[in-house]
Amino acid sequence: MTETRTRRRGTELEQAILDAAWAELSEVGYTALTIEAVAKRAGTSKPVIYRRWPSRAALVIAAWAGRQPISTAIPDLGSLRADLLWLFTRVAMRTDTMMSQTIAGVMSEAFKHPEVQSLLRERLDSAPLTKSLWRIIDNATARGELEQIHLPPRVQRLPLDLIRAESILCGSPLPEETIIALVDDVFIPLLKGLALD
Amino acid sequence: MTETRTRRRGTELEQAILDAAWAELSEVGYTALTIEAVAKRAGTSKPVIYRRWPSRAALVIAAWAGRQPISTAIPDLGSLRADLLWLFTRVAMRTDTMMSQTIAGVMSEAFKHPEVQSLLRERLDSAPLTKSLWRIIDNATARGELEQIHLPPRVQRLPLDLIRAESILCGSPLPEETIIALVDDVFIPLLKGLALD
DNA sequence: CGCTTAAGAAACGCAACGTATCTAAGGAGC
DNA sequence: GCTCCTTAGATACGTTGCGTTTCTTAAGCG
Repeated sequence: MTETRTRRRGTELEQAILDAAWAELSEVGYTALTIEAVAKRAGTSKPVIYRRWPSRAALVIAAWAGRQPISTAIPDLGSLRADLLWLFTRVAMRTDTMMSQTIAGVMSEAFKHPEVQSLLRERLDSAPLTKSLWRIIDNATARGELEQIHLPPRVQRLPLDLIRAESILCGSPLPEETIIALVDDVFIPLLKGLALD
Repeated sequence: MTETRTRRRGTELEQAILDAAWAELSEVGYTALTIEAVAKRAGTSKPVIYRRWPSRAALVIAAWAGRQPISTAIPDLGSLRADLLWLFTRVAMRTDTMMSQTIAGVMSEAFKHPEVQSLLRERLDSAPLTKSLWRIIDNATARGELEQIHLPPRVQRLPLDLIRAESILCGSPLPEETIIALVDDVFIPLLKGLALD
């Protein structure tokens, strides 16, 4: 047992901590994640972490960043409904239990550490999804299923907002009926309504 | 200082604890609420509380129950849009910072104490709101603003879901523009879309 | 009046918090 | 290569709140 472990610095150390935080998050979830456990797993100590991030929430958000590769690839399944179901399902799968727990936990902590609120909002940004949504709607328009419509920002965010709310409140994974209801009872009627103007 | 304080039991004691919990919640918020503080405020002790509720979340939900008197009174402001804005605004006002914090906190804790999840869902039930919504839509239909439509459950819940998600994520009170966007960009188009069938 | 139940007080061990202190390692400059 | 300065990493600290245990004695019921 040689204690000759080289002492890390800067980016290397930071990345090791973020990796450890992510691993802890995946294994025990946000609620049970402790700074001490992250430090131990990263082979470092609490002060090193506290020097970099002011709170558990901030650390977790930092670890979260860049962990969810976003594919913008969108299929054309032949109908607006099928494409939307595909999109909603994909979003729902990404918002798994661990993520729901993290979001709820960070939201809750944001009242104590206001600085994380904007970080969280950034992390929940709907922009990547928006592109997919446009694509799906363009395809539907090309097919003649929809009139040309303009999507207000609020509507662009809606799929993410709906699924997130449902996942956090009711637990993941969402049953298929829920996703179907969101598409058939809410989103498609909304699109048809927007197409009227 | 006679120590002759009568020792309470049953319902009287229980109510005193719930009152204390509600007072603590209002004063320090969910995040900072501790069982010990509630016990102290209620003039009792921790075990007495733990004998009744298994967790902070369960206690808070119990204290919350019945605290929000629901008025079903609905104005007729002469237009669907005005009525909806009134409704959304009222809902948003009820979902103040303290409530958002509580909801987020309980959601977060629900991953540790699954039994509170159903309690929370119950507490967030949209039924009271639904009645108001029907009334508003009936009025709009009578005015000729809308076709007769059937509202799927998912749509009935939507106003509450949208406002809650926004309040928790972005903080209360919601700016007026947000409420206007929810009504003009989402809910009214959705109703028009539903009216097509 | 005597018995049962449970309120309330006190203390427990535990876990994690966030901080302070110290040492020695690693780069930077001369 | 030697010195200096930063800071990693170890350790220990006091604090807080948890959830539980133990004990007493008041309250209510017969």
